Amino acid sequence: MSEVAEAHVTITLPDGATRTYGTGVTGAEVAADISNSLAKAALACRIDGTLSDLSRRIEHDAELSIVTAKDEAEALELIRHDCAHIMARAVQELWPATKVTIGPVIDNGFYYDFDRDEPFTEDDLAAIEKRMRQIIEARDPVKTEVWTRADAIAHYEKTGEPFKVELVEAIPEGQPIRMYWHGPWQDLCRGPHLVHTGQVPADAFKLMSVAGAYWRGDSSRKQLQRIYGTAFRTRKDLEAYLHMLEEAAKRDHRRIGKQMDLFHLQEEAPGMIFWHPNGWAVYRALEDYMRRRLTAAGYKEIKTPQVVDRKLWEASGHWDKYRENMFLAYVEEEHAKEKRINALKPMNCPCHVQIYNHSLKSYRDLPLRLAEFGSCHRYEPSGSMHGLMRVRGFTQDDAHIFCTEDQIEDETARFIELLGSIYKDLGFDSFDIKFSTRPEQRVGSDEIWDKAEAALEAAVRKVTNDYTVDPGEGAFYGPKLDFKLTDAIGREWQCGTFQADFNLPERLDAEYVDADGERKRPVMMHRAILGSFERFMGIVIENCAGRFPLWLAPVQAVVATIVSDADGYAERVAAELRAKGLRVETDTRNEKINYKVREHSVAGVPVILAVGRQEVEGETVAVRRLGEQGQRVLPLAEAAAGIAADATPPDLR
RNA sequence: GCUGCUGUAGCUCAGUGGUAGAGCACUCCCUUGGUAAGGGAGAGGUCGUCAGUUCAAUCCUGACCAGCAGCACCA
Repeated sequence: MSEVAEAHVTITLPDGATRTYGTGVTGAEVAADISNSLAKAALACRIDGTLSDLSRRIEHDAELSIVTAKDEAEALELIRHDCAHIMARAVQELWPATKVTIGPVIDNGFYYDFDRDEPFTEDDLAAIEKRMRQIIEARDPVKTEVWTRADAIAHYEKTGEPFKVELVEAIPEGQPIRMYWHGPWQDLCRGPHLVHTGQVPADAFKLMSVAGAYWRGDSSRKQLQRIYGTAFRTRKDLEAYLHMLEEAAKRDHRRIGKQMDLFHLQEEAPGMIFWHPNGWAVYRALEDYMRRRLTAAGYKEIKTPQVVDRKLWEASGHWDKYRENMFLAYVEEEHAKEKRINALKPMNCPCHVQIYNHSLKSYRDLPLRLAEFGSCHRYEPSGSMHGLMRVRGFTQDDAHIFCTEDQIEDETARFIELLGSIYKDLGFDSFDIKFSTRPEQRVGSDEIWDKAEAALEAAVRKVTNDYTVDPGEGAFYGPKLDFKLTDAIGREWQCGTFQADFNLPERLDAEYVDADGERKRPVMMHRAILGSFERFMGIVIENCAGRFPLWLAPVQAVVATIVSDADGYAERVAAELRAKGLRVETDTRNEKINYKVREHSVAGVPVILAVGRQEVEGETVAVRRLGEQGQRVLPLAEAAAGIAADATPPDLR
């Protein structure tokens, strides 16, 4: 039996057909057996579901499918992976002293990290691309060999590739050590790879940028030079991708922030936002909206100090862990016996517990939902700042829900519902949920963790079964849910969070008197929906590309005069609209209406009201909506009512 | 924080070892024009900061600051 089975393997193809071959048959041979055209188109194969080289020998009965360029995901992965190797080969051929490390496929492309004394320049990238094209045109075969650990280490010691030696040493016992050959160039890699270099489309790859990256992602280790590139199946796909990048750059909130005069940053306050009237108008519209939603959802708004003595941060545990990232505030107190050290609050929770603790709480007070638009400061590393997205001074839509363990599930469900409704109002229709469970290092009994995790998960399940679980990724103080929304161009942003905390109530001694008269610890739920207002503003700006919905637009309408005789009337029109709560400007400049319409349209003003002699005489306005052709002449009162109705925030409609 | 790059008018950018230029914006004048740029004139800069080299530095060198890209970090 076993002797016969060793001689033959049964290959099951995707359509269910089976074929029998000699043991050790390769995917390439099977493809060739099926048809010449398939053999030519074949890039790789799947053996029992695992993506493999076509040259991999099949030793057992297996399901086999041949991967071609039609299999988009697999083809992209293979092309990019080989492209990374071809790039590394090109680099080593151009600069033989360069040491190679790793070169994986990532979202939208690939990279390869090199160790080279000289920095790579933009010109170098062009030279590397040229060399890569030559390698592709050579159609060099890709071969694979399995080496012993000792041979691999000896080889890399001989060729002076210390990073590769380290990689080989890190490969677990029992795993094959594969060497790939792209023509004469050889690299350690787990594969799989294409059949020959010519399968990478010579006109559909591009090297994008150079950047520093630490060896093995460890900032205490050597910094390498990383070259990023991307590759696609066709030139057209590459061009579409490059076009998408341009579109993303156009909606960069830093650029739009300047164009629309929303905010600025300057040297004297790195990471802190100077909000201009336009930007602040949007911010306030958003804040007002959030305030109404939170109030309606049973939250009580509070405000806590920004400068707080270090004693509180010591008690909360932040001083030990995050002191380096806190802004400290000293005061020149000549007569003080003891110098006080204060910190600008990096988060709101300890202050919220102070308010909770200020009076004795009963179980009847729970759940108590305390909300604050909490202005926080964190000394973020200098290289991490990014426009509005990562700042040192920010405002959270923060709240803490003090509740009993039994209330966790209900509070979670309420929160998810609120969050979904708010995201929808703000123009984000879908979001993903991630559930993070207990880590190794944690506080709280397993019993409480069981209960909290079950409550969070049950609440999520009420809303959707579509969530991912991240085992062990919870905070040390409790399990959490993270919420990621998707923007107009498909990018994901993690904004919302909902975290159970068993630790802080303990540390800061929060209690309530239960029905049985016993004093007990409440659970504290940290939660945010927008995260930080600053960052969320950035996301909103990029999501709408500066064309805000009417209710959020910084300037909702401009009254533009056609002749200067209408200046007085324009002021009356503006006053009428302002009386309805609208943000309105007048444009009485000595310019033609064409000029004014163009300028305000480009600036993204949603409504332009043109007034000339006819409008003055008829008490009308010519209403032009952004994105629409032409205009409608309406009586002033009717136009004002219509615009005001359309500008109503979504929760008040 | 690390590596690389960048810093010139309000904005976008050009430029030079002998103290600077364009377009847009701004101001004024002409024009009162009916829905995406009318014409003319003018004003505006300590060339990121501080040192150094040089007869002379916005330009070369160094340090620092800030920004950009990526990495690392993100309670």
